[in-house]
Amino acid sequence: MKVSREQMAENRRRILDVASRLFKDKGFDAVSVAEVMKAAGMTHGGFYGHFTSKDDLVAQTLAHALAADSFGDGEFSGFVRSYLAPRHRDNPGSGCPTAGLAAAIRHQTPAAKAAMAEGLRTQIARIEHALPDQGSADARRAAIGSWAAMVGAVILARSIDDPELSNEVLEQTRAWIDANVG
Amino acid sequence: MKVSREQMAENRRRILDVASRLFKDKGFDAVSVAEVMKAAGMTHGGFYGHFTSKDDLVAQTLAHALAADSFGDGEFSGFVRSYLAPRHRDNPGSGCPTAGLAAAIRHQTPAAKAAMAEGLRTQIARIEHALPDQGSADARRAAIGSWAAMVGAVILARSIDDPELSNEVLEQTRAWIDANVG
DNA sequence: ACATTTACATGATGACAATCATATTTAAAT
DNA sequence: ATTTAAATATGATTGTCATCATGTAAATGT
Repeated sequence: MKVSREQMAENRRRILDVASRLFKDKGFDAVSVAEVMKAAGMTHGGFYGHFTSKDDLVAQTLAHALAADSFGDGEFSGFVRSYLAPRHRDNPGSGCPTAGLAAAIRHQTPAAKAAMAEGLRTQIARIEHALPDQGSADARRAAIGSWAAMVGAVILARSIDDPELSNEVLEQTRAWIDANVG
Repeated sequence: MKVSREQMAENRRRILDVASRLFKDKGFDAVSVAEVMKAAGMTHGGFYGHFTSKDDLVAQTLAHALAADSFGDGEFSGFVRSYLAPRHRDNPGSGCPTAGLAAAIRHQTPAAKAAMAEGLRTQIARIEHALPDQGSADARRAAIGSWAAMVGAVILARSIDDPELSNEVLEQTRAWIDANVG
């Protein structure tokens, strides 16, 4: 059955939202096209009317998710605190797409890598802008270094079974960034 | 055909070595049991004499690879320089298993996560020991923070298609660590 | 209203992978 | 030497997935 133009646009948006959550939760490979479509309230058949392939969905989902990624209106140190928190570590599906997906992008198409590059540029600029000495060479260095540490810390914290060590990785990284930024 | 005891032990070692390289290069999901066995010079049938499942191979490969992971005899800053180098970024198969596999461990078995926890503990201790103020609370903080930054930087640098930005991520993270350690 | 387009559903198709069953060959044990 | 046990090979088996072919019904344009 055909659907109205708006309905189709909304369906497409829902597919991207749902795919973002599922990909972040389970990884690109562990999520089937049929699973995405079912979660979006449709069957798998209509998928290829919206996207040319699963690779296409991956690339568009990345662009979609990374565009929305941001840190509200708080200060930088508030952003760091919430980013390096157990709540974020324990909820990848609703969390940062960079922490959840960056490592897997290496095995994806050029379009996916291009979307990631654009998202990374934006994020570095955002952080740089939020730092006290914005515009200086030190600020760019601190933006890149602290963002790498944040992403790395969440990935490491999620990769282990030892809750104590996992918490320490988050907390020490937060303290290390706090001590060295600004 | 049966093989000698030593031959079998060597076969097992070769499977783990080859699996480590393939997993780091292509990811756990993209490497089949048959591919690992073929690369080790055998057919897929004998696999289950060495390991109970592919999950078992993943966990044992991680333990194997992380145990060997270390930074030679150089200084910490030399280790950082070679870790955050284009050569390392561009050769995941022969590179650090943490940078190559950490993010994927989230989707693996508890045994894999336990192997990663052990590897992470060891690596943090190694770095802490190599720092000038080893033993202090600051040294542990710096060890964890800089290791998170190194791992995150390599993952980010590998996830994008823009060589200039990728190089900058490596270089600025190196400078940021250099400026804040010791 | 009618014709046409099109978004989605249903149901193949073909490829590939993990695991297992059985056969073969040879190292060890006696 | 002969027997036994084990390591690997060969060849199913079973399930899953991406993609495609075709059907259907509703929306849009005339």
